[in-house]
Amino acid sequence: MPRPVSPVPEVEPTAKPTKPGATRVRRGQDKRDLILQAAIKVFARAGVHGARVSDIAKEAGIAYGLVYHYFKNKDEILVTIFEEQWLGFLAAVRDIGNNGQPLRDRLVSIAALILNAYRLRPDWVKVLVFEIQRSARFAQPGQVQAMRRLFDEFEDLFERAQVDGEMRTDIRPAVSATMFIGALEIVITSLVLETAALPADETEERAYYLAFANETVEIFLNGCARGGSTR
Amino acid sequence: MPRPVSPVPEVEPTAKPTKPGATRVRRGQDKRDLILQAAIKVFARAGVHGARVSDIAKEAGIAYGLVYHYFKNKDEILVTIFEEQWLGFLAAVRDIGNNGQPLRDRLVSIAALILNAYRLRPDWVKVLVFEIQRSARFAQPGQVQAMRRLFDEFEDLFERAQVDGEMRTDIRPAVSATMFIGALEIVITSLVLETAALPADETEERAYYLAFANETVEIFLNGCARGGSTR
Amino acid sequence: MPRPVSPVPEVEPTAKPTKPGATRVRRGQDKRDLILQAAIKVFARAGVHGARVSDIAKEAGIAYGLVYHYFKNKDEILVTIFEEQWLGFLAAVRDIGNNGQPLRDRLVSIAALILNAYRLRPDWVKVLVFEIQRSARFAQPGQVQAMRRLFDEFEDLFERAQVDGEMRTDIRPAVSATMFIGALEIVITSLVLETAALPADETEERAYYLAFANETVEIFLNGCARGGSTR
Amino acid sequence: MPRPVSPVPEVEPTAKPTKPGATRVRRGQDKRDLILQAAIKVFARAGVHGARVSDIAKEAGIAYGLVYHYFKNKDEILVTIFEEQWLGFLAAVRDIGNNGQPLRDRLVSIAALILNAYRLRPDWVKVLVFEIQRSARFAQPGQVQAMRRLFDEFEDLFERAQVDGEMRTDIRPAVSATMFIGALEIVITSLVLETAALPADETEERAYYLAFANETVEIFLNGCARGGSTR
DNA sequence: GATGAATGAGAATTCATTCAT
DNA sequence: AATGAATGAATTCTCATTCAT
Repeated sequence: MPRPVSPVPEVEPTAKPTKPGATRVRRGQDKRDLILQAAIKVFARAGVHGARVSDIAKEAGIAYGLVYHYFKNKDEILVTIFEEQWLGFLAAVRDIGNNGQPLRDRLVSIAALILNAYRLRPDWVKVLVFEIQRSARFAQPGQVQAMRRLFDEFEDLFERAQVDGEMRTDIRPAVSATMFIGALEIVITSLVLETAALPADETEERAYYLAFANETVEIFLNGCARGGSTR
Repeated sequence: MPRPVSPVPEVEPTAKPTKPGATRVRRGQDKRDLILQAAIKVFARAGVHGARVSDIAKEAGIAYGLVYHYFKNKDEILVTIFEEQWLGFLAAVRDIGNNGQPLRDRLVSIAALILNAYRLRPDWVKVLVFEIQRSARFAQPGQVQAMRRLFDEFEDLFERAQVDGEMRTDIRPAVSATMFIGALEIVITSLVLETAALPADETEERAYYLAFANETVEIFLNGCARGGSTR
Repeated sequence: MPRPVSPVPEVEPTAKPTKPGATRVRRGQDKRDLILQAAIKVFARAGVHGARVSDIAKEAGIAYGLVYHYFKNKDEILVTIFEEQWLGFLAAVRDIGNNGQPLRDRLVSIAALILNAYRLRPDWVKVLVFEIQRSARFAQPGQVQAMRRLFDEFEDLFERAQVDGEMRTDIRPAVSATMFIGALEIVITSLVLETAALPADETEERAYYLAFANETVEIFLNGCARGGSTR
Repeated sequence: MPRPVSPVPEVEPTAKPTKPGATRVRRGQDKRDLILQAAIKVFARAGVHGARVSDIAKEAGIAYGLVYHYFKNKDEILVTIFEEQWLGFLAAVRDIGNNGQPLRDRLVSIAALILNAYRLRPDWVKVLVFEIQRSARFAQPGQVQAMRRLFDEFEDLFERAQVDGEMRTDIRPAVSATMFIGALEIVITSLVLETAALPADETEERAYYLAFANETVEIFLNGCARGGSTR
């Protein structure tokens, strides 16, 4: 039922994803996506709570009645964003985890994936991090823990890494998974909270994020204690 | 203005902090605290947004009009909780940071402080972690910097640790601070999300949390990579 | 303008009044009837107020835009049902009233007409009884007088019966008309309210309704007082 | 739980039922009644469906938020009217039914009770007759059939009358109860639908209604057939 | 201090109706 | 004829906040 959309393309999104050949495309589906994109933008700006349905509609340039044509209510918009975007994100993480490269490279790739996602679609990431993760809506069994699945992903990854001799076996995968996710999340959080400090130049920006990713993984793998980098 | 209350006593809170019959003074102050405690409970249960003023009043066992006698409005309750509790928490962190013990011990103490806080006052921690940070995004500059101050605390701590030769100097304190806070936060998050898994016995529980704290700090200091623990 | 349709055929409605393959003419007319039949079903189930245009369309198996092709608006559907069905019903009553049989027989026939209508097309009757009368209060004069016309019908009938010496002359026809209509209406109401009690077997069912009709007329003619039946 | 209020006093309601001595009475209860009275007026005028909560508030001269202070929603207002008024009415009917007078007198009293109710509080009666009786809200089991209870009342009454030899025993009480209620209801209905025809003078008015009540009971007891009145 | 009645701005949601295709 | 996307007026209901008692 969820229609996973490649959530974080490495390339900038093209102006119009419209498939050529369909001159104007089906009237409706476009509007549905329009609403989702607008919702992400508004949720990021004002929070789910602070976002009025009419704000979303205005952002999308449509009558707000139409929102209810496509979604049962405001909550369902959030759920849809989750289903179609977060699940896609999880899949991307899993792919990287299975790509056969050395552990460090995989972790840097994942960190870079997330940081790039933020660079290219900050609204999208803000909503995932701030709204979906914390929303009571997702803390309930059934929809169950958006986060839970990400934890599982990393637990698997780290269990395999232990077996492969790439990780210490005296630390439980559950703990290291927690640690790694926490590191990534807080990086995002700190980015969101002090956007001003970012480099203006795009090339610098990429470098900035990549450095951040590398450094984070380095701590995770080798620790901060004196001598850690010498190993 | 903030009246820091020792936020995380090492001892269990006594059943009733108000000795009946004793100092009958400051009755209003009692009600004020009653409201704050009730608010923490309700905020933890339903979120700040989902909490109605009347819910808080009902929880406190008072008429809701009285809430406005002590607080200008609902928001001020949250701000007050923040000011009186979070600042107290920051102070506790700073004290530990300055207690002259080896870095590892200090970090374990801080981690244990937080985990114990959660063990003893889960509502309190939930509100601080989930609500204050969330609201930070939309709050006025001033409150916004709730997290900022904690970052600063750790940056200071880690800068001194580098000077003292206890930490690698090739990792910016800003990054390691981010990393450490993130680790702690996510630990809390994961605790909140799977309360069921906790040991029932209290002695075991303490041990459980302490192990978690130790392991987290171990990763932070020595990393997860194979051989990390041998240093 | 109204196109009276024999509202209460004595025979069961054939499964499909539209012979497939036969006269393919007037397809639009078919849809129009489809909508009316669907509307009756939905109005009976949910009331005019509770019925959404889209419910009617769904019941009819068409797009709801099409409803507006055949009817100006929702209200016109109800008016149409009234005009085409109620007027037909009035005509049927008048026919029976003029069929030259003894008063008692005519009244029993009319009562049986109504009860049979309910037996064969309960939805139809529910809408006429509950919805048309209810809406009468708020409709424009013209429709308002739905009931008025039925009253007139019976007043005429009873005036003639007085002239013919079949009825007491010390009771105003207006009163006895009121009485008789009320009796019939409440019979329907009570049927609607306790459908469960009905006999399952169809032969028994007919008998049940006929008995009800006879008994009602008997009261109307001879009263409930002791000795009434001996006359 | 329902607080039966004498529903149909034989005397005109005094201007203010306020108990003397309580200079201004409890602030709240007055408003609650005010809302109920306003609701009856508005429901009678526009129907439950056509009545907006804001109309009721305006009619009562209060802020409409207050309506929700006393009632969960619009529907509950209707239910309350039913519980507090209809049940009182049922009790009044039962009292008359048990007053030991001859059957005819009791029936005339009941008919007069209803007709007087309409004379004195037409809005009240309109709501009971048109809205409560027909409302889907009351057709559901649980709240169950407002009407059902009235039927039961009359079935009891007529069964006893048969035992006492005041009624024919060859007509089932269920049928005669149906008949009598139907007669009364339709009388009300016809009154509501042609208010214009009423006598302007109050003395005449009383006589008019009394005559109507007598005539209706006469039909019910002795029938309309020729010779019925001579018995 | 304490109560809870009273207020009303604000937001969500519904659904009849229009209209482009 | 047929479809269902699009519109937005209309209404209900919520709840923070004020205020009379």
